[in-house]
Amino acid sequence: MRLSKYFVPTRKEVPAEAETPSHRLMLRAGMIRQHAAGVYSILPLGWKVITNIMNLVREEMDAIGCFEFFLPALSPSELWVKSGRWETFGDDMFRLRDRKGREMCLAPTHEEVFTEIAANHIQSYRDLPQMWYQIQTKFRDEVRPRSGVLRIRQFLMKDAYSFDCDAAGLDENYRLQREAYLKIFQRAGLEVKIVRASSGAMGGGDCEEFMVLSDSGDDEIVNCPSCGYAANQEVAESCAEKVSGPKGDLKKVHTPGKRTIEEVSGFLEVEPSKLVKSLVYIGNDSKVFALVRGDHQVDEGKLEAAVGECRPAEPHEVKELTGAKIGFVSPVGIDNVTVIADTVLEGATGLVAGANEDDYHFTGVDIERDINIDRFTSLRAVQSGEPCIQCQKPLKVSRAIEVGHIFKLGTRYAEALGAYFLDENGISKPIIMGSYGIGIERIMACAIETYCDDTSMVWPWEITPFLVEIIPLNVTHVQSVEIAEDLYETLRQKGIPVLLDDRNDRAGVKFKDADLFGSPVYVVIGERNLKEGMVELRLRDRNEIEKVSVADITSRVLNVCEKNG
RNA sequence: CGGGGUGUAGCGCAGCCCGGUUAGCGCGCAUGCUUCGGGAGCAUGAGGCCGUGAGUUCAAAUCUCACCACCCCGACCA
Repeated sequence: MRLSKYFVPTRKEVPAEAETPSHRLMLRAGMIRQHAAGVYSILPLGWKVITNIMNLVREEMDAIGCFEFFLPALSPSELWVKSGRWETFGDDMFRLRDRKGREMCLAPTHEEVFTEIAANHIQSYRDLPQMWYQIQTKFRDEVRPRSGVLRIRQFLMKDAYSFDCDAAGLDENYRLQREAYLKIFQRAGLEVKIVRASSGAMGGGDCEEFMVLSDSGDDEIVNCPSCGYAANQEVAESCAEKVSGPKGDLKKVHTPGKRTIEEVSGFLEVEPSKLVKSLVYIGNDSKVFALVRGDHQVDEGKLEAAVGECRPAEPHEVKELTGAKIGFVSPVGIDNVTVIADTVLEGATGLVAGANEDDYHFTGVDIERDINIDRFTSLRAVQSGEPCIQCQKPLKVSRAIEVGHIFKLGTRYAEALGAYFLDENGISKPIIMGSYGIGIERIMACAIETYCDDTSMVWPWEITPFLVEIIPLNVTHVQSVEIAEDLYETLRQKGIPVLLDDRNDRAGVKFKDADLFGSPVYVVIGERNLKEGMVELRLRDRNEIEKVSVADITSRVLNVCEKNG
């Protein structure tokens, strides 16, 4: 590609709002432009990266016998009503009506559509197993799109689905996908952690997420450097220490104006860990007290897993329920509520909790004696340093970006949409399914996040838009141009993606732009080195610069490309 | 939806508190000369319904109200 003819609108500055490194760099490098919240155009340079990622994904999917489809983004409501997700997707789904008033949506995912095809065409165990995939645009009306392309409302997803007769078949296809995912991410230059996760809106059984550690991520994962335990915070567990104060009688004490854990703890001279944090949530048909240790946080994902959908109560609702303001409440002496307590509180005594009267707390609270607990379960957000549930060594909590997610769906969609087959004995059974997703744009963003600094990036070899950038510093210098053109033509004929900066610009401009384009190899052709018959070869991913004679440069570059490509 | 913030030239921002000439600055763009190994210098020039709509006022980018959009922090997902 000749840069003088190409369309890459680079920028010196980007809006202050763009904070995430990948977002800033993609804007500066002229790879994306925004139209609305979470809606972006991908420009030619960015599209090359996306295309490379898609092809890489295709190769690995094809290699495990997964067949590529292309399904519609538009989808009739009936399908989703059958699966129950017309309801459960709620406001996350983009909905519309056609001219006849028929309800449709822009598909947020494609379980229903693929399952319908399976239902219509798979009849016998002889037709199974199958694995199908597509790369399609998905639409999700995210509550909060953010961080450039990391969380958007229209995005590309590779979604694959497996169809099997039995659990063993599902396990095998799940394993194949899992292995393929590891190859894909490795080839894309990403270091991923596989973590246990919750299946959320997809429904179904086991699932794992593929996470890239990054401060720009909006997931939290817990992992153990010693034994390899790894889980999303929403399902992570740890062995936090049980804490009890001295046993004693329940006593009401005056705590004027002391509402927060810190205030009460300071005022009564009791460590925060010996306080009970009581949070009130409103569920669909119940009021819920969630209890954790004073120095812990409730993880709402875990809470919802325990009690179903719920939201924090408004102050007036807390007042109606307990008679006290937030800060002075607890389930002590309160009936008709569900009380869920974190496991670490099991058997604890000598604690401090709200007295359900403004400006008063109880001391000497004995969890099991004084509170009618419905269930102990893991409710707390795991904190760095807590002992691992498997090996007791300290855990680490990190931010991460989810780039892939694989599920064992089971028979939920097959049953809802009538995807049954006849087994060897002529008995009708639902097809057992799995579902496997990869976020295409997220791979691009993660690669940048991994290999960038403030002003530049270096693409991993397999997804780079251009492998080699040739930079003749002065295009009015005849010899420079001749060498550059020569090398450019040779590389092009060898099929190497090469970018030639043939613009009549100053060296500084060319270098700055090149650093944004992110090619892992530069060939810099300048008069200074040419006087000695040399040009400069930069291997950016290795941070190496070498001088190579004009005579050798072509073979040297070909050699480098061969070794890495 | 809750909390915080922003909307002024293609891009990045100042001006707004405390209303008052022709609305500024930097980048970019156009033309010319000089420069030429890390976003050059000088000169000249083009480019604005000051987010939208109401209101207050002799007078509104500036004050008031409403709306819209976008960003950031919290609950969802690839």
